Amino acid sequence: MDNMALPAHSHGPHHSRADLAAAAQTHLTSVGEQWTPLRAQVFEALALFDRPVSAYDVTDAVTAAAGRRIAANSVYRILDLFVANNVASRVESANAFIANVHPNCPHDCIFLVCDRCGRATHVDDDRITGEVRSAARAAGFTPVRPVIEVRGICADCV
Amino acid sequence: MDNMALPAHSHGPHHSRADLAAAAQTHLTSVGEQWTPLRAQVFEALALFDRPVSAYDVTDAVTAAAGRRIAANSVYRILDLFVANNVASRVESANAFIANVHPNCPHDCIFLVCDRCGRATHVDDDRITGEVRSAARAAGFTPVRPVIEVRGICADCV
DNA sequence: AAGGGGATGTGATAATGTTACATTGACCGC
DNA sequence: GCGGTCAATGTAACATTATCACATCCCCTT
Repeated sequence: MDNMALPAHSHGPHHSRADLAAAAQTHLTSVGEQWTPLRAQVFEALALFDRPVSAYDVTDAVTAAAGRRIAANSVYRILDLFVANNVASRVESANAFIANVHPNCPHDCIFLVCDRCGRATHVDDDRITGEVRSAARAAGFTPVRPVIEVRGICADCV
Repeated sequence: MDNMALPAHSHGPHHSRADLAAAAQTHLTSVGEQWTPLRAQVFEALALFDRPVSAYDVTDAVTAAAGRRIAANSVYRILDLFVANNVASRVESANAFIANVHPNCPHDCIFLVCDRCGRATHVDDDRITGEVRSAARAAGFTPVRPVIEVRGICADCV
């Protein structure tokens, strides 16, 4: 994700996989959440994938890394915590999760999900997401969480 | 859906629940698909709901209406056909389906999904969806199917 | 030591989605 | 009519995704 073509936006550094965990830890602890060994393992397992993965994929990876069985519901709890605190995202159209490349960034994310290779890239465009929120409000709707994803074919798979 | 506040767009009539099935039938047959008794029952069951419903909800409704057990996978097949032919939509963030109020309309849909009552309203805004597609292309991505949904609270539930 | 609270473990189960193959019925050429 | 073919549906099993209820553990405070 480090060297992918990024759209114009600048709201802070994106992180390499290596220091993503550190950034996530910093952010979680700064909002009063604990950074436990299991949470660290779940985050690292998630961040090792270069595409959105199911909670069960994460479960398997954590189980392998930990050398003991970790139950899916523990992983769900932790993934939900990550999503709630913006260090990971849920890709709704894939029932999958992905580590957030910039923890605590204030954007609504747009995910481009490749139907061929399964990888997802992440675009921030506040103008578009703002327009989506505005359109919702114009319809009398109070937006809370926009879900903006595009299924298609990525540049590598064309 | 008939009397909801609609954003500015005019691409043909929206349909009342009563004639939705007829419109769906017309459209499906016009593209060479059959309108079988089971497909009709699935569509009618789906259209009776005023919110996105799971395939299993539809299965139960069709089973009740038909007076015999209809298997979930038959319903999935038919719902997938409906979605592929644009007479129904899948609401990804809810793992649910909803009858399309305007069969064969060319728009990418924006769904506003209420977290309180579960109902969804449907907005068409080609400018916004076009911008989402453009943003994808600008990132080297070939968009096929934008998924644009907003979770939040509807006007009735505020 | 006792108790409280957050985090995790354990097991079961619910909800959603798919696969493989069998059967049915309509249509078509013979 | 007979047999072939194809789309639609039936049937059963199974896979994947998600949640629930309750037990345990550990740290912290009293």
